[in-house]
Amino acid sequence: MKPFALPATRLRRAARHRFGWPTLRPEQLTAMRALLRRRDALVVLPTGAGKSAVYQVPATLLPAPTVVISPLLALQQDQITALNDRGRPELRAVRISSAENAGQRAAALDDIRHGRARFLFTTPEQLANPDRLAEVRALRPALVAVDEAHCISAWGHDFRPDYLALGQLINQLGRPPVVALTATASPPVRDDIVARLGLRRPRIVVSGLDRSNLFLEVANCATEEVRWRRLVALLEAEARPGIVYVPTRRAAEELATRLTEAGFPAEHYHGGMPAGAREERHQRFLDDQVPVMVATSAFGMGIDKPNIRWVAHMALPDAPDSYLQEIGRAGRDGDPARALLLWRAEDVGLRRYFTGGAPDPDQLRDLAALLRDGPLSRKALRERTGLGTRKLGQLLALLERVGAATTLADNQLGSPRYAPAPTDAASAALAEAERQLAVQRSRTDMMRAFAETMGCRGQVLLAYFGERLPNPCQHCDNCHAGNVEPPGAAPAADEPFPVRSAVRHPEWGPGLVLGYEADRMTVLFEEVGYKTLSVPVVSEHGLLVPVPD
DNA sequence: CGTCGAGATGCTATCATCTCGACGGTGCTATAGT
Repeated sequence: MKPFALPATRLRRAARHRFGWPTLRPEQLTAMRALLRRRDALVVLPTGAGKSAVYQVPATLLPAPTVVISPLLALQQDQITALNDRGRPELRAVRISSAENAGQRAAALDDIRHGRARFLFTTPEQLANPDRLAEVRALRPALVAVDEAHCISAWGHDFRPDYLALGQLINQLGRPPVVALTATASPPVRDDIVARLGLRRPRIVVSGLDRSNLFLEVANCATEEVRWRRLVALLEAEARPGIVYVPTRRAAEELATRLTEAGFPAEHYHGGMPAGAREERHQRFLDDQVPVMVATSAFGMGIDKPNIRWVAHMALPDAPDSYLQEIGRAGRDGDPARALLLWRAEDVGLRRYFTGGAPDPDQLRDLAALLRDGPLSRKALRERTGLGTRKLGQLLALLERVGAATTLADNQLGSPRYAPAPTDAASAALAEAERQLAVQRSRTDMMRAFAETMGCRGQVLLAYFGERLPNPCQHCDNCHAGNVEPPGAAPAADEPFPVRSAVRHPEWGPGLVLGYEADRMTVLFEEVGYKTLSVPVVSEHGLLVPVPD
């Protein structure tokens, strides 16, 4: 290696010689250069756009190993295999997880220590174990990559609580540069990732989200029968393979059977299947052996398949975040693909259920009081309170947020020195929970607004992600039906506040302008979540005032 | 919040309607027992 070569040149050379990638895209290069300069980065690129390369190429130019934190063991396995199949020792990857026994874990660490491997894959849960953390820290990693970083926001609060502590854990690793990678992240999710990981002035790289080969369609179905008939019509018109997303495991099994009996061979996939069967079915789908996969949201991460021709939704998704991620799996090859949403107003009920309700203030107060009495493990807290793992995690996350709980050495939980009194902590935590619920419900409201809009769906969807599409997308049902004024026909809409500027509403408080679509504007309010407002009404009544930075 | 199925009800039907309760997504991990 020539010592004085420019970073970009060194990166391109490494990509070419070590990975066989002839070129790097500008977004990849921007993020990679930041990492080489020991700067943090947040990278939002669609799957298939070379997200992994962003940490893999710089890793080969750094003097110490790279730790990759990734949420799913199956996903890790795919990436490890891909690296090891290159047959180059400097690209070798090993793993520490529940799938390895003590001997294998020791061998993995040994391989890294002696330069026989460069990448160490692991999970947040592993790092939460103090012994594991110490072992990884001793490797003195030069880079930490957090893959599928939106999980911090989506799963941290209750489902996988160790995600919430990931920032702390990385600090204890010696805090090398950190790169967070994800395929979709709305502005508040980006902020959450940056805050939770404690990224320092991160280089933020976001690629365009508009996918012109993806045709967006929505049908409001009066009955289940109509929904079924619309799906059959899609299957009769389109090629394979395709994915049908359903809201429940039972629906996945029943619909796959019904489709097969109707002459459309289909298989199901959900999180309740045995691990072996899941893996096998996933692989068969990638190998073009499954023409139609009927699945819950469990089927998703790690599907990097170019030729998916359509994605259908048999219920309203919980949020545009999940929706964009799920439809984004279609048409990666750039050929035309369809995204068809078949929804009913009744679907919202299930979403409400999954979102859950406000926690019990008494439980919050008792837990806060218990934490003041001394450090306890999660297990001890469960025994003392009688709360389930899930509920306890949720309450702890809330108390932590309001400064009434903290993680101490050895993964013990206690309260910070100046913690509020238990009653005050409970009411503050309750207010925080209600704010989170309002935001989550408003995400579902935005999903519904997307389904109900008569305007350009591409613009509505992208406005949610804070991205401006100056002209109608021309690849949605409303644009094609002529509902939307073609570009240039309508005068530019009045936009009284710049996109991404801060505003204040007399009732809803501070918010962030996300975008405009025809005469509507989308604003994300900290306390009440997403709202769509009429621009003429806002202007006429002075509803919003700008907030200086 | 809505759906689905079981069982009760009404009243004398081998059925229609009601009420009630259960159920509903995403995955790591450690550990007990084969």
